[in-house]
Parts: sequence; C-alpha cells; structure tokens
Amino acid sequence: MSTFSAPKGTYDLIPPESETFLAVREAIAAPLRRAGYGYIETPGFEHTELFARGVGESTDIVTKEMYTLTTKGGTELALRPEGTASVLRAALQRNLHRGALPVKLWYSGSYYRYERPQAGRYRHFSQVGAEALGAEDPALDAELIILAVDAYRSLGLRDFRLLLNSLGDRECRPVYRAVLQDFLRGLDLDEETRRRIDINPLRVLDDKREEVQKQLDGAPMMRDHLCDACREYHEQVRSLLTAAGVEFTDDPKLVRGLDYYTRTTFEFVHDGLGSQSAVGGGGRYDGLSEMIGGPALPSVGWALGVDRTVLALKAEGVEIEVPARTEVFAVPLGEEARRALFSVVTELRRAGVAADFAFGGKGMKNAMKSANRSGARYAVVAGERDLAEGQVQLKDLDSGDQNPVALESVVTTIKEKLQ
RNA sequence: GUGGGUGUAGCUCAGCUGGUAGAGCACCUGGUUGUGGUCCAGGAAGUCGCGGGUUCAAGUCCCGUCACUCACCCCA
Repeated sequence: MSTFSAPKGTYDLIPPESETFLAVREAIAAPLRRAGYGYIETPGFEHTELFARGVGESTDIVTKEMYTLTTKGGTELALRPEGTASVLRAALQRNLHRGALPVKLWYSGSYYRYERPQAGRYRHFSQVGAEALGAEDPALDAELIILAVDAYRSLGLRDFRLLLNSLGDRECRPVYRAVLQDFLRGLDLDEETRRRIDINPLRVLDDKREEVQKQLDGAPMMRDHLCDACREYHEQVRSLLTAAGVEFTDDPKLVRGLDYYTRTTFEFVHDGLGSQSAVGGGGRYDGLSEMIGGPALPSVGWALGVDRTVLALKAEGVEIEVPARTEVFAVPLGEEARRALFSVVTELRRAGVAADFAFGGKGMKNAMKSANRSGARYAVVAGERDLAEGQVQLKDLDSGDQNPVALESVVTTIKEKLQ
C-alpha cells in the first residue's frame, strides 16, 4: 500500500479486465468506421461556458456535477462532463461544417462528473460516442441507432432494450411544455420538484419515485402534441428501424437530462446493472449549434458507456475473447543462454511472434511455470549443453514433446509451426 | 446533498453467547544437480480500517472517525 489511493469515484483499470475495456471500445468503434465516421479527439477540458450553454443551465450536470477550475489567468474551465458539446465546438471551430454534410465523427475518452458514486456510476468514466452533424434526415437517426445495436450485438450482448421517444422541435415543444406545466402545477409535489416544473418540466416525467409516477397517470404526453413535421419524422425513424430488424419500445416518458435534445431521443437500457440501467443514449440536437454561437446545423448523436457496457457483459456472463497472448516463452539456463535467448525473443517479436522471456534469473522449474502460465504454445529452452552444440530445445507445451532445433533456424522453425 | 450496508492475509471469505487469528485460491521452497500443467511436503504473509471507551481480557460490545459499497437524486 502506498500513502495514496485513487480519488473517490475513480478506479484503476488493471489486467486482465483492462483488456475487456479495450475490446469493448474497439467493438463499438468498428461499425462506426465501416459507416464512414472519422475519429476526432478533443481536449479533456473546455471553457465552462460551452457546457453551461450547450448542456443547459437547468441541468444537474451543469448546476452541480461539473469539475470547474479557474486558471491563473482567470479563465473558467471545466473537465468535460459529456462529449457532444466539445465535438460540435471543434467541428465549428475547424469549419468542418463548410464541407460536405453530414460530417460524421466518432470519439472515445474519459468524462468527469462530480456525483455520489454507486454501481455503474463513477466520477471518471469512459464513453465512446458518435455524432452526425449537419443533416436533417431520419435515415441518419436510424443509422446511428442501428450502429449502436450492431456494436452491442457484436460483443455478444443480448438483454438490452432500446427506448425511443420524440421530444418535438422548437415549434411544438414550447406548446406542449406549457400544457404539461399546467398539468404538473395541479399535483402534490415536493418543493424541489415544483421548482423543476418551471425550469425543466419534462424531466418530472422521468422521476422514478412511485408517489410521483402515480400522479402522472393521464399527464399530457409529447407524442400527442407533436407537430406534423415532427410526427412524420418520427414515423420514418421508427419504420427504418423496424426494416433493419431493430426492436424498440416507445417510451413517451423518456426524457434525457441534457437540454439540447430535440425530436428523436433514445436510451439503451440493461436490467443487469442495478440502478444505473442506461448503457447508452443519445438523440437529435437540431438547435445546439446555434446555442453555442454557430449556424443552424441539425445533428444527431449518441454516447455509449464503456464501463457500463463491461458491467452488462459481466451480468450476462459474456466472456470477451482476448487474443494476442504469448505464443513462445524463452527459458534460459545460465548467463550465456540468457544472452542467446534474449536475442531469440527479440528476433521472434520482430518477426511478428508474441514472445516472452523468463526474467529475473529464475530457476528452471520456476521459469517453466512462468512459461506455462503465459499461455504460450512453445517454450524455447537452452543451457550451455545445447549452445555448445549450436542448438536449443523447442518444447511443445500442449503435448510435452521436446526436440532440438539449430539456434540459427529457431525463428523460422517457430514461425512455420505457428502457421 | 440524504439514507442503508460492509471494513480480518495479495484475492474470496470464516471467526458461535468477549479468552489472545484461520480456510480456500494465489505466492515462495523442496520432492526432480536442465523442464511446466497433476500430486505430496514445507514456508512466507495480517498495526483484525483508524482513534477512544467498557472489561482481568476486545476481531467480537459501545462511541467517534475514515474508507469502500448500495440506494435516493441524476445519468453513460
């Protein structure tokens, strides 16, 4: 133990589990790459104001969950609590939106929110996200959702559900919002929830407490107040998903905690995670660009939680195959053999073979034990006796067979055998 | 921010109504002067989260504190 431990709500990713995280990130990225999404990386922190205006002043993320700091020069910065605002900011700053639209981007990184940690919720967490900027096309919404579903399926995940809703646009949402507010004001709610009616009434629908949900029977729903354009758009998204064999559940109460969403919103939930059931989510954000000072740029995107996807895989008992283990393990006896076999290992690696070495001057027995544990198919064993004859012993660790091989041809021999 | 639960060996945990610390796995050594996976024998390893109190005696009871954890809230 050192004097220090990782800060609250964070954790270290260590082998072998860390390999699963890498595999999950790659599995999510693969379908995106095939669909023409380019990789983007943005800074870990941004001007606080970007999130305040983008994510929304009324959200919990902005009001109480951001890690903020003031630089020596007086600049207000915040560790990023989510990815969309940053990606859009970067696209605008670098004028990506002046070229061919839509601009399709994907990213992978760490995000930070100051929250009370619990199962599946950390202060430092990892997401892979995708954004398609500058096109209002239901096929684009459908594409992103399909890509997420394909990513989950490719990992072997089965028990996830897709919840779908439409939040309307700048035309019909304000009308609905007022209707909802009227309804909510007639309910018996605690003070904080009453305050929310003024600031962000849609989020009241999302309240998990039973005493609140009970009262929401008969509440006006956005889907009954969608304007013709929004209704038509939503219908198209739904039918494209159905055509692609993607099942979903219409959830008229699905509201997301970020203010920028319009029209299509969705969440992927998994029941094996405990309370934090969302493994991913996203939606359309047609007004976000203007909110942060850009031109009209209707867009859609999502983010999938890497940590939570790993938890979901664990809950389903899915084991991720982790390849690229050691193929050959070298066991030297004595100084001369150490030098000779170390060279062999280096050559093997340069020839593309995964090779490892008995470091630390272990005895034969121990070194063989390490060879066994490494998962290697072959052990290369050599001592003075072998080197005197210009050879090494090549042992098949599965069968136990061992044969001498000339030192100078050991690399090619192993390469042949491994094919 | 508000509640509940748990802190004993590297890991997973046992330790009854207080009597001076244990198992399995992992690790190390040997059985095999140059051969792993199985087996056998042995070994190392713990300020029982921390501080205080009660008691002849505290891992065990009481108080405080810290950490972890789960849930509310919120979301990936």
